[in-house]
Amino acid sequence: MGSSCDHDHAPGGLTAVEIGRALDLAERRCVAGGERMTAPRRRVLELLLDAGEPVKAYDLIARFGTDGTAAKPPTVYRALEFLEKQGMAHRIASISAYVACSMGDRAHAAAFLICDCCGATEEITPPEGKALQQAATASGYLLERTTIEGHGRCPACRVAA
Amino acid sequence: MGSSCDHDHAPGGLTAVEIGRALDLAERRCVAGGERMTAPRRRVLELLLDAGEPVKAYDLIARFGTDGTAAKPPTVYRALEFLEKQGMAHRIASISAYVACSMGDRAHAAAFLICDCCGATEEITPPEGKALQQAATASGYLLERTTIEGHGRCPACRVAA
DNA sequence: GGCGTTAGTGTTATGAGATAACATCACAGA
DNA sequence: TCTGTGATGTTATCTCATAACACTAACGCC
Repeated sequence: MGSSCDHDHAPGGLTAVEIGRALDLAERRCVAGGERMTAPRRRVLELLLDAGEPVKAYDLIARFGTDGTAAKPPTVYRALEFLEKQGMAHRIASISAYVACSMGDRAHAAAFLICDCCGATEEITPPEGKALQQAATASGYLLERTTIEGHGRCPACRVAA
Repeated sequence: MGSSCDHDHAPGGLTAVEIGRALDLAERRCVAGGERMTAPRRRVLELLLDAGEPVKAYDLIARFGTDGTAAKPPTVYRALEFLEKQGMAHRIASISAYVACSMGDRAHAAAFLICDCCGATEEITPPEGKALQQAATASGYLLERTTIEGHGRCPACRVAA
């Protein structure tokens, strides 16, 4: 995702060293959990980490090959599904995009603040783990997963726009 | 949307009389706000009210014509956009579906409990109007709209499954 | 080591969701 | 009546996601 506004933004991604470390950590977590960090999974996670912001699935597909060739859609969607299940990536439903998890722990509920101006996101701990759960209980629902996304303007874009 | 499980569910929609009343009320609200409740807008709202549960856009497109003919996609998407702006319908991002608003008031933030078993939804007042707003403020974000959706099982499906 | 089982990948094709662009129409106000 | 604005009709296209099936790699077991 990129900017849709006219002012400058800081680049989002991690350094190559940080990405390498994150990939190694992810791999160790997979092994520890009896899962396999295969080449396509690793590659998709690498692309997400490198972007440092939400990325559209078809952008991942286009960037997949290190030689500039694209992947086939199922390759990337399957990797995303796996990464989501491991809690290493998240889908942001309101913009149909995917982002690397910025929290350390395993599969967990996530929530996001999304800047509609520059596309930056911030992953936060779901502030209503409690409130939404209470509302569900009050209505008799058994809650299994949540989608919590706040749209607006990030600090930089509030000032710049 | 329909059931994806194997037990029975109660039908969701309103009676014809209730739908008529809701449409008239919507029309009056439009006029009062200087907006026009045109035929396609009214028809889409009618379909949403009749369904009483989230409906996919292409289901609305298919059901649009009273004689069984389909609409063109932009016809329905434009009507949905209008209804959303008026607060008369909502998009549920996590399932790409649309639902008639069950609250009386004008444009407002909404949140949903969604049953993954039978497709039923319950619109609730966003329980984190506060919590999410606080998290946004803490991160320096200016919040403009929210997507809050809880998935799980409704009371009926908890028992039945 | 050989063998079967299972998870993962590659590939083709297609289904599902949404919008751009432009022509035409309807209505309110000057 | 003229004119501008908002709404609709229509065509085409774009984006997002998955079904189905063949093939391959890894793991456990004897």
